[in-house]
Amino acid sequence: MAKTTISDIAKALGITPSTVSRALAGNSRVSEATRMMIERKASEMGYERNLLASSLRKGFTDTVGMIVPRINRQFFSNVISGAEAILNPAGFNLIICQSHERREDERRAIATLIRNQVAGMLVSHSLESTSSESLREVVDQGVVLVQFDRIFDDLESSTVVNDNFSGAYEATKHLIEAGYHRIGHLGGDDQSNVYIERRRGYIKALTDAGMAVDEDIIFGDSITRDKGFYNMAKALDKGCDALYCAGDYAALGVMEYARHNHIDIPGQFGVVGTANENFAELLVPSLTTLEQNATEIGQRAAQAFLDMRFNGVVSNIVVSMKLIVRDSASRQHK
Amino acid sequence: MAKTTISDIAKALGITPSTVSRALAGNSRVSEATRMMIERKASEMGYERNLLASSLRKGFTDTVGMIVPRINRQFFSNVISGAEAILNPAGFNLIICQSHERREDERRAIATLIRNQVAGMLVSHSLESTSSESLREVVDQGVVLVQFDRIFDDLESSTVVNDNFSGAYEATKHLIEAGYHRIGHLGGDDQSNVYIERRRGYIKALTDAGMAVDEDIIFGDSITRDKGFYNMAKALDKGCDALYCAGDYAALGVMEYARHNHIDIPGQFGVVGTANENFAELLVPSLTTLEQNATEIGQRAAQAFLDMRFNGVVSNIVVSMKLIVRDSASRQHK
DNA sequence: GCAATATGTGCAAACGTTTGTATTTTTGCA
DNA sequence: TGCAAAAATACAAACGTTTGCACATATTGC
Repeated sequence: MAKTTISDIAKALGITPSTVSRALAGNSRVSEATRMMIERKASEMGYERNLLASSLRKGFTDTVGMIVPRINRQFFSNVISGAEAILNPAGFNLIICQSHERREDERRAIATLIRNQVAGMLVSHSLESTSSESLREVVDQGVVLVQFDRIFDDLESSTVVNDNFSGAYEATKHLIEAGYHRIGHLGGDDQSNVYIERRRGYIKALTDAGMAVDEDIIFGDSITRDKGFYNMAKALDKGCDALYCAGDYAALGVMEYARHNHIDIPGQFGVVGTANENFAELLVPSLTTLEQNATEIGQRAAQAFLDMRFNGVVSNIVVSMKLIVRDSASRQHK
Repeated sequence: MAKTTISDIAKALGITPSTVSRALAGNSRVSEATRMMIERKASEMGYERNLLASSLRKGFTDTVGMIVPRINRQFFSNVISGAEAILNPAGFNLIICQSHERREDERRAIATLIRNQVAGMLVSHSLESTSSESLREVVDQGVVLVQFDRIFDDLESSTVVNDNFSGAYEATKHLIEAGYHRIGHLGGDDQSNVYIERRRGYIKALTDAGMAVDEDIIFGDSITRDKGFYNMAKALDKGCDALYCAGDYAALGVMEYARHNHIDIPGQFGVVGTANENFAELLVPSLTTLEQNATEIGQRAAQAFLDMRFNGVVSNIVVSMKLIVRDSASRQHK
């Protein structure tokens, strides 16, 4: 019942722990014969290396921590899968923490991960965190940091972000080309790189098309379903006939308001969302939206970690977004 | 840059590491005065306890592992949140692994967690695992095991499951009461307690209502969206006018087939799903389904772990399901 | 005023590895 | 057969804690 240690194996074989250790580590100065012998004995005795002891001695672990706002968002759970796909084969494993968008939970997660001596952290910070303060702790402790999606740029870390600017540009352009005339924007708070960029892309698309930019129809609240519903009413008041939403949940709210008020989408009103949540294709009409390539972001972030960890190279990666054209913004041209 | 250790603190204060350790551990025979002094110095020097060393010495960790098929299922991510809500305040933290429904990934996850010396594991096994074999390893290693949702009953572990039997019974009864006459069943494989129970509940509801049970309209394939679509065609062939689906994705497939073929739901055909995935309320018509109370399951599983860990008590918990009545099975009675 | 008891600290070993250095064994070659 | 070089193995310290025990000092009871 007591777990087998390398000393147990050594004793059973009449050799020393160091030889066993080296044999099991693979690459070393131990004869093929004894290695075979040791390996057989090890599996026979049900040996599992004690990672605690190993890491303590080696001075680093094979664990990387990941902090995300919530794992039940399609985006984040796919990022996680992407990261795992790179990290596991590389011999690392992932411990995942949720910040629930709260600064306090985030701080706690960081402390936990540091105490666990993680080799690195992949983080997308909570919305409550408006400064890099708590993350600074991470780099101060010498832990490799990779930020993704939501980032602070005053930290020594690699970053992986979507090309939110171009994405939003395309999304807005799509609405323009579909013939909508007065296109509003539902954005998130203006502290975050993500929403700032999307807003910029939206504005650029309008100006490039020679259309006026009206601050009155740029809503910067937040991108929840409720806010979408609520702001749709206001947008209609101000004469909008389309909205580019910086999130699918907001777009969902918009569509619900439209249904309740018998406004035809896409006939009378056009909507484009962002994120391609799993429900987007299921709505009626199906929602045209921006795909964030979450899995790729996860993979890139993991790769960025490995690059920093082993080659000391810091990278800033931009992943392009893809417009998924469905029905919610495709009306006949007039 | 090098991390501060208790010895550094001790040296700085002219005392010994043991005193520092005791002071920081809180409960011990060290004077209030020195504790204050030590604590101040510790935070001043940015000390973070090295969990590796601590756990190695203590012989156990404050980590519990959780293995789920995939985290991007609403059900599982909510279970995770529920478990965290109990575990974190209790001083434990959670490391999450995905099996992707594959036996091999599951085995790897188990090995990883064991090597990490987790204090316990909360697991819902992959569909590929049809025997308790790999989980036996866990209890053999003396790791506390809690199984939830999908369980094997030949293991010494606590269990937390939904009351799938009663849930399916209610769901089927709902269809019967709505006036559907020939109600089929879309179930999962018959190896899993989950689907066996749901099927039993379905059958019991029919017999209690004096309705015939026809094996021809019980589909046991799997509960994916594709299978739902595919089996809906067969169900119609066999004259069904309703289906109780053991999963929402299957129900989704059913509804898509119906839409493509202009079959009115719920007018001509009734559907009830299971799981209350986030899209269920968004479908048109909205999907009547069984809520699994995932958060509660997570909490119960975590509590069961704590009970085993500290009191040695093994429990078998059943969590009731709740029928969420929406539109997909509510037609006028005739 | 002295033994008996609390109370607060220090010492040193232990947890299971890894790894630099020392030692032994094997090998190749004259 | 002998000897140096190479290969294989052993020794011992270290990673940062925790903890049983010993020790010193302070407190108490009589």
